[in-house]
Amino acid sequence: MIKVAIVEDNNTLRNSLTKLLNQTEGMQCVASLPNLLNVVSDLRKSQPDIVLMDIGLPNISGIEGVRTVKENFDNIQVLMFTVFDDDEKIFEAIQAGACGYLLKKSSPEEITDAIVSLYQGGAPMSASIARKVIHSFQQSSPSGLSEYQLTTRENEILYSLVEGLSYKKLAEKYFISISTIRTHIKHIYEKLHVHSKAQAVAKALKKG
Amino acid sequence: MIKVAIVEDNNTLRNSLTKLLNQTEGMQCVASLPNLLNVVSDLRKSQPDIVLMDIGLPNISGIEGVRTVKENFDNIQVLMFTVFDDDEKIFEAIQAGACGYLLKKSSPEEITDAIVSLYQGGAPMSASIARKVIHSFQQSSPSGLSEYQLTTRENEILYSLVEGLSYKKLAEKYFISISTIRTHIKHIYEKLHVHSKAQAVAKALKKG
DNA sequence: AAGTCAATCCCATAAATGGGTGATTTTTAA
DNA sequence: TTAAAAATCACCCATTTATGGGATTGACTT
Repeated sequence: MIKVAIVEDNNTLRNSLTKLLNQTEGMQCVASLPNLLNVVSDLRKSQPDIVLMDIGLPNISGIEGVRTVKENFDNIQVLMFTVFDDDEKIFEAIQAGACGYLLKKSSPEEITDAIVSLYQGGAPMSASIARKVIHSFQQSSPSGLSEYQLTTRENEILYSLVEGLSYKKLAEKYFISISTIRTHIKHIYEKLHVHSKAQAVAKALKKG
Repeated sequence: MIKVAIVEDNNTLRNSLTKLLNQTEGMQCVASLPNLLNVVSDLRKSQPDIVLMDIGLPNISGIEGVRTVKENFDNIQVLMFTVFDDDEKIFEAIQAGACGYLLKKSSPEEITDAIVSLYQGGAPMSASIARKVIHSFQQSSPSGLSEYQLTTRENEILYSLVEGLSYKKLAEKYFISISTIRTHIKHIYEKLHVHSKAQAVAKALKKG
């Protein structure tokens, strides 16, 4: 039984959502709130698995709401509920801790599907949001490894060390002899000031 | 017209994919490669919009392939192509710059749909991968290493492995014999599904 | 033309590691 | 209170790694 809480200021919508959830098998609406005023104590009482949160709440926005929920409850997943496919807002909500979002124009089926998907570890969202998330996630630190001045070959090999390859596998991968692999790794160790594969891997991952 | 390049070692599959793409309206296969050997020059000639990349290529893996492509071509989007729904690998590929993935068992329609979706700015991927990306992006994945159920001792030792200590040093540090260290490490390997210190360190750092 | 550096290779040896099997004691959980 | 899990230790064997040395080729710089 998936326990869901709703935070939505529009009374009509909130009520029909509550009905929908309670009529759906395996689902139960354990709280139905018009705003975030007492959200922490309300959720503490009702102990939902999932909160369906309107993103455009008056006064305190749903994005703040996500933050509040996530700070106080580790195990509650938040699904944003919004009228517009507003990438910016949704993106912010996800940064704040939401795991997905749902358009208000969605059909009853889509709504319950999204809730189930979220409950099962998914992340219901549109393609464009997904791409946005992925991008901001990819553009990470400009390699702190470069300070060590590894050559191209050395960098390649260091990457592969992180993958856990042995000298033999490395040799096969790059079509060179184990001796050469050894030499390269010697140089890598010198440059990184380490003395084992494990240390090199650790340093490689901590930097770039 | 969406120009697609394919990198796939299985000849049969590669050929039928090529056919599929060429038979699909608005799509064209401009390169069909069995490996990554000359991928940079090949792609420079064919100038695809999208690369469909097998994740499990022999020798140089598709994950490296993504890195290579992304380093050399800003505007090419990479779609991973994989047999298994292997979260770890796919996640790595996305970190490396892929924008989505596709299962090999997908229907022709699903394949072309995913390509179109990618071309239009989407990010075709499964719910569980999406969630994983979101989590690592929220930088607060509470799960992390704990999913492996390491004991207190095993966790201590794993931390020290990351520091680069040898078995001998570990034994001295914890006032126990090297044999015991070995045993603990064996258990750690079993639980993490790895077979070397380097792999364990990599996994430890990638998770918690 | 001389020098540097990356990349390639080889030899040899000692230490460290990974895999397997088996055992005892203490702690924890059912 | 019994069973399971954790922590401890030992032995064997094959492979891998680390470390030391030395060497050649080609590309690029000066």
